[in-house]
Amino acid sequence: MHDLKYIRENPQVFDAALIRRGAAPVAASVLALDENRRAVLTEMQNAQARRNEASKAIGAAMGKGDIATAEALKAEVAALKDTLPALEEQERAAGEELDTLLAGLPNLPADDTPDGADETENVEIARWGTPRSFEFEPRDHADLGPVLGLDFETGVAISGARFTFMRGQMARLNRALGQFMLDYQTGQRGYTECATPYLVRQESLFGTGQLPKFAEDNFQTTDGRWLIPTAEVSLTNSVREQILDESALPIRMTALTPCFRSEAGAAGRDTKGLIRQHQFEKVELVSIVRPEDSVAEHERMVESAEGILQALELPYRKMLLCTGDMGASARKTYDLEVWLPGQGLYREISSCSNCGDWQARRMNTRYRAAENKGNVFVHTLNGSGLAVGRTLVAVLENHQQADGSVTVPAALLPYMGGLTKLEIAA
RNA sequence: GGAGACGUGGCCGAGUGGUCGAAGGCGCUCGCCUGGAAAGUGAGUAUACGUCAAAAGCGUAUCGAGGGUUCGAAUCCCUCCGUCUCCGCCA
Repeated sequence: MHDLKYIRENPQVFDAALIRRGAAPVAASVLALDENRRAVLTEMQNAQARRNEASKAIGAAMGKGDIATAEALKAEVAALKDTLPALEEQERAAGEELDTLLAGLPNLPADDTPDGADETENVEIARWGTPRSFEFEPRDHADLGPVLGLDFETGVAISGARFTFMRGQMARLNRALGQFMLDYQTGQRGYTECATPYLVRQESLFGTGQLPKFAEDNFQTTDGRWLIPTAEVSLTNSVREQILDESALPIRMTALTPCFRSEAGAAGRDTKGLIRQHQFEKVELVSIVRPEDSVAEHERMVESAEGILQALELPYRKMLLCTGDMGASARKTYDLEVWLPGQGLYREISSCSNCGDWQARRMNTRYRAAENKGNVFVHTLNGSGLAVGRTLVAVLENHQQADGSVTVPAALLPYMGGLTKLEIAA
């Protein structure tokens, strides 16, 4: 959500920023709706003021026992009944029209977010690690996984496409990854472990920006709740409608949760393997910070995600997303792309975004600032640290051996119950 | 799922149709008092929006949320959300 005052004062800057994102300019229509609403509002408030004034006078007259005056005033106020409800309805409609327009607008890109139309214009910032040179032809995880416990067929049989069933050592590796990530983020990076609901109200999905525009990407339950597409929703909304104490900031939270996505717009894409599922696990990182701290917090968050990839000895590159490839809630986003030797490409495994105050305004989350004494909207950030399913893919492909087994990276050994490699059952 | 009670400011808590944005207390802020502190004492202490160049001021809204009754609603009615108690069920 955007600050109306800002749009009023900087309409051309606002539109320019939207255009950078590939969105249509709207300042003119916003201002027209706003002006109309304020005109109606003033008129309505004047009518209300007259009514309140007269009603008070009625009370005073009644108190003095002056029935005649009271009755005369009553008749006068009764006349307002013809106009006031209509004005109130006009005001409500005008406000709704404006809110609907504002609620659908994406965040404005940060100044240092590069312009671009799509993912081909993202900017590579750094690379870490050297892709391993194989003395054999490295295989895709979808090829080497099935004999190690990655059971795509059973997933399809019980749930349909984009669901996978894991068994034995593979399920164990999946669990180990989640546990390791959670331990790292809480133990090394200062995030507080949280266990959150997976079903949330519509308001929560609105708060983080999935609604109203992206309803079709999510699953809704029969009682009207929604399955979280990421723990970003439950973690970020944990501070919704609150005025926080400045001393409580920064708040750093993490959670390992399943994530549910309808993948409505992705028909036919990534149908093979574990890359794009309706349900997957992810360790999410969320920070709630003062506005002046969000840029530094963003860098810190990416480092927290990178720590996992480094510990698992997975080569990756750090990308700065261009305006056209960024999610609606973000001002600036870094993606980490892990090297997948079986597919011969870098693939997104983490996305870390600074949302500025865009989500905070939608959730009405502020903090009491000691200095300027007012209530100020917080900044929110979220990032994956990391997506467990895709990390599993990366471990399988990067640590595969010629005989089809997979070596467990050292960092995961404490979580594997003595297992040092995934082997094909004899 | 059945029955009942309840939801007031940062917190506690009064208020059952009229000058109530709301008594009182706690907390907090700034003074006074003190060598310093405590105690005592005085004043202040919600948010959003509109109006204004801005501030002050003025206005409007907000007593869980939304609707309704009324000239007027924290107070009466309806719906929803939430909390608590008892029973039932359940991991």
